[in-house]
Amino acid sequence: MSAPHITIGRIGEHAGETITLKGWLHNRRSSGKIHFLVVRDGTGFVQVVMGKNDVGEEVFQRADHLGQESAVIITGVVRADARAKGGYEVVASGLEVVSAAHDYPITPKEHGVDYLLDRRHLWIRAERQTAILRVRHEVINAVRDFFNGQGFILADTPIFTPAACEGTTTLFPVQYFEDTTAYLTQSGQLYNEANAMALGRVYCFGPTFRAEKSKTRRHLTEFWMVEPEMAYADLNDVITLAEGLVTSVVARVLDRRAAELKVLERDTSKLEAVKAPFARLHYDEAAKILLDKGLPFQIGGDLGGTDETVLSEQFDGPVCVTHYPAAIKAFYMKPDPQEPDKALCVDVLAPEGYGEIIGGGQRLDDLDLLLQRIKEHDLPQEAFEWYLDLRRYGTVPHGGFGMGIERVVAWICGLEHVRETIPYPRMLYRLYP
RNA sequence: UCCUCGGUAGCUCAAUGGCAGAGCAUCCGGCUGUUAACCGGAGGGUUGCUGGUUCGAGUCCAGCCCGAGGAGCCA
Repeated sequence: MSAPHITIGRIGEHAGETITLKGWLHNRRSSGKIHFLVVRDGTGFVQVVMGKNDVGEEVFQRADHLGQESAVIITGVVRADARAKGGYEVVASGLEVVSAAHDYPITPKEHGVDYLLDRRHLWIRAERQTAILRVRHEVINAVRDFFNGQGFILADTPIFTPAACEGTTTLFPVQYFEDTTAYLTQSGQLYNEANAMALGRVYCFGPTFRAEKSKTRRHLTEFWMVEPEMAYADLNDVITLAEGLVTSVVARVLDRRAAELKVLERDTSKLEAVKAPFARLHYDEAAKILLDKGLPFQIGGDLGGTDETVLSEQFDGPVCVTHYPAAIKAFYMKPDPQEPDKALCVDVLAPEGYGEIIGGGQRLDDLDLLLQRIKEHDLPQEAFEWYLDLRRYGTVPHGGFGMGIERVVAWICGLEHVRETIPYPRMLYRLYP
């Protein structure tokens, strides 16, 4: 067992060599005097061929009774073989059983969603799940590299917050020592604005919490959001930044995670079509399209899930919907001077019916108007004094957006539900494992 | 919170109101190129819970519990 340890992900670099694999038994087939052991090690899956004559009676018998997910160390020769799934297989000469497993609950056949989610800590070992989680990793790194490359400073915002940032959405309260209630953040937005006034261009990237009783394929109660914010920026700058981010992330995953997308059977032609600039739709234009299609859309209202799907189907790539009615948007959105009943905001809708992945816009930078909005929204002014200071001391046009990582990953991977895009999804009725 | 669908073997699912079934998994046996391998055999059941109708309920009725999809809201 002195052969060098290699990972399955790089097995192609070792054709003809005697190597060691450290992993787990994923599946086993047998044909009397030859076993086919599918082994995984976290970097990939490979078939190990074990002939009775090559390893001897004792090892051969032991392999015949190994349960799924037994931890094994295999020694053997890497061989290119057209019959192997990844192009390579390992001809075994040795087997060490590190830990024998029995009755692994997730068998190679079908399982229901509830059953799998109850065993999420094991489900993540599946080939599909590891592919998704690698794509998530790539998306997150692509996001960070994009902002870092554009001169943005990572400035994290608090997760314990004293009050609602937007005042509308439901928050998770937590007891903060004896007599104070704190809330888990639902957005780093307001702090981001302060950070932008200090550092120019900033972003925060962390978990966010929403106590909405939403029960759909696009919702988690705990999800990760990246939020950039720029000083001296208008709506156009915000849209350009969003386009740059989305195209850069998609291109990066296509470039570096082709193998994972193949496992997921993703139609990559749809992703290759994602190029800037994106189509732009004024809210009024969007409303016209929906009404022309005969949808029961209320002018002045927000877009529903079906509305978003219909709109995104009109275009190949993502769509930017701008100028929503100010009345249905958050208090910090800046009204358009050209049409004061509309906000300088943008929602980016992903293609193929994946819906909103980005929401943002230009912020209200006028002190008096902001005070008025806080009153209109029935928010306690004293809680926002620090935020109002940003308008008292050197206020400038500024803006930014938030992008939900899980929705982006679900879209890029072509998934039915966001619950598979994070190792341990938190949902309305799921807090375990 | 509302609407729709569902809950039967470890898993995925069948079963006109009339003997509780199959495939996979497990165990035993067979097979030197299998790809969710295949072939033969065995074990495995409080049909989500409570009550009702009936000679007889997995099946019909009522209430409850749990889950899924969707709506609203949002990223």
